[in-house]
Formats: sequence, structure tokens, C-alpha cells
Amino acid sequence: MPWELKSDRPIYTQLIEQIELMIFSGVYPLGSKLPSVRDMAQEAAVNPNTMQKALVKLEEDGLIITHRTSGRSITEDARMVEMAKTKLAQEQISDFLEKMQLMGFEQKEILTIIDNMVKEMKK
Amino acid sequence: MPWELKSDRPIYTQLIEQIELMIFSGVYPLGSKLPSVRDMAQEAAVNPNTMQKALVKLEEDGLIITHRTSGRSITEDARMVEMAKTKLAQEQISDFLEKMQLMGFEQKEILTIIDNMVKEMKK
DNA sequence: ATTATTGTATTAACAGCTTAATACAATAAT
DNA sequence: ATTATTGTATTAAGCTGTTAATACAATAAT
Repeated sequence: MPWELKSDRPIYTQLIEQIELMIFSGVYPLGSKLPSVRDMAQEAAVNPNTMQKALVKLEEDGLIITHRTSGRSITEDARMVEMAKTKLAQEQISDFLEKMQLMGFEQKEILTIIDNMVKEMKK
Repeated sequence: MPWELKSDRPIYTQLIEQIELMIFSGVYPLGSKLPSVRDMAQEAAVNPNTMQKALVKLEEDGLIITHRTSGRSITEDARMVEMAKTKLAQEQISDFLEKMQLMGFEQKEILTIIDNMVKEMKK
């Protein structure tokens, strides 16, 4: 998964989101060790300070543990990860539904549209 | 519809999005006159320059027409509005589905979740 | 013990967004 | 004709995000 960074939003927030996704989807398994700030920064082609900022936030959220001089690792608390994942999913869904309704789509319409798109993707 | 402006993204982009929604949903009907930049800025509690920036972009996209000294109005080209609306909707849906899949949800799961949420909303 | 690697902190510079205060140009309203 | 309203442009200031270059502190590796 290449790092996809656009310029329309702060980079560090995008880093946070993408690292979250990698945790949720198991790219970084529970308890696994993360690369160093410098390595992750280089891989994402951003400044170490920017990556640092993202990692600090993820630590505040409890998804990442910092071991002062031996790097960082993903938390081993599966419940915490699951909760964060569920919360994000619900936000995604409600934001999406709200916006579609603001655009004037009926709930029934929305379901139909998604249904069709999912069928398309299965092909 | 109160203006909802967060500080995590440029305000002018949020203004663009919200005005688009108002056009798509008919709050501003086709051909109708928009308030002046100054009035809209005051209503949204932003600087006139910021509102101006958003309106200029909407004009570039063809959704708004500028009448040099007598204000702006929504385009009367229903086809153009419909196309912009469809394009936005498709972006919303594909972004949403992509993110849910990155989080590790199966397509079937996603449909079920949305189905349930829509049923919830109907109550 | 020494070295390398880790996270962390600091300072400076630059760019973009936002606000503020004006000013100008065109024209609708009077 | 005059006035008011419209969009537009300019300049300055402040803030945040980003990069860059360094330095420090703690400790794992040797």
C-alpha cells in the first residue's frame, strides 16, 4: 500500500488515517513492531517531524505504544483496536449517509445505488 | 442549514462543498439569485475574501454565473448540475467503499451494516 | 566501554489559509 | 446625475503545517 498524500489536507492527519487503516486491516498486526520514525518518514516521503506528529497522536489514542529507545509497537489490546475500528466505521457510514441525503438522495435510492456498485465490484 | 465549518480543512473548500450541496438539493433553485458575497460571508461568519474564493471556484465549475455588478445566480443548465451531482455521488460512494474495504470489511458486511443503519434512521 | 539506534526537542525558514482594512470599477437604483 | 450595491483587487498581518538541519537523551547492540 503506497502512501497516498494529497495537498488539500494536513499531511499528518492523512498519515494518521492511513496508519490506522493498516492497523485495522492487519498490515501491522497486534503487538508487532513499527519501523523507526525516520524509516517510516522516508518510506512515506515526508519529514521525520511530520511522521512523529502522526505517531504521537496515534499513541495518545492508545493504538500505539512507545518504548523510549527501542521503537514503537502496535498495542496488544485487541478490544481497544476493535473499538476504534468500529467507531471509525460508524463515522464513515453516518457521514456518508448524511451527505447523500443532503444531496437529495432518498434512503431507498442510496441502498439501490450501493447495491449496484457492490455488484459491479464483484465482477 | 447552518454553516458547519471545522478547522481541520481549509474553510473555502468546505464552503464550496456546502454550497454545492445546497444547489444539488434545491435550496438554491436553478437560475435563482445568490446573496451578495458580503452577505453570504456574513451569514457564514467568514471573511468576504474567503467566500469570494469559494464562489470563484464554483463559477469555474460552471455551477454559478457571475453578473458583473448585479450579483451571482445559479446556472440554469439542469444537465450540468445533474452531471456534477452524479459525479460527486459516485466519488462519495467509491471513496466510502474503498475505505471500508481498507479497514477490512467484506462487501457483504458493508451492505448489511448500511442496511441496518438505514432501517435505524427510518424509525 | 563504545557505538549505533531510538525517540524527542529546538530553531529557522517558507508556503498556504484566513482575516482585516481598504480601494476600485461597473452598473443598478434613485 | 447621484448614490448604493455589486464583484474584484491589494496589502499586511497572524497562524498553522511542513521541511530542514541539528542536537540531545536513553538504551540496545557490539
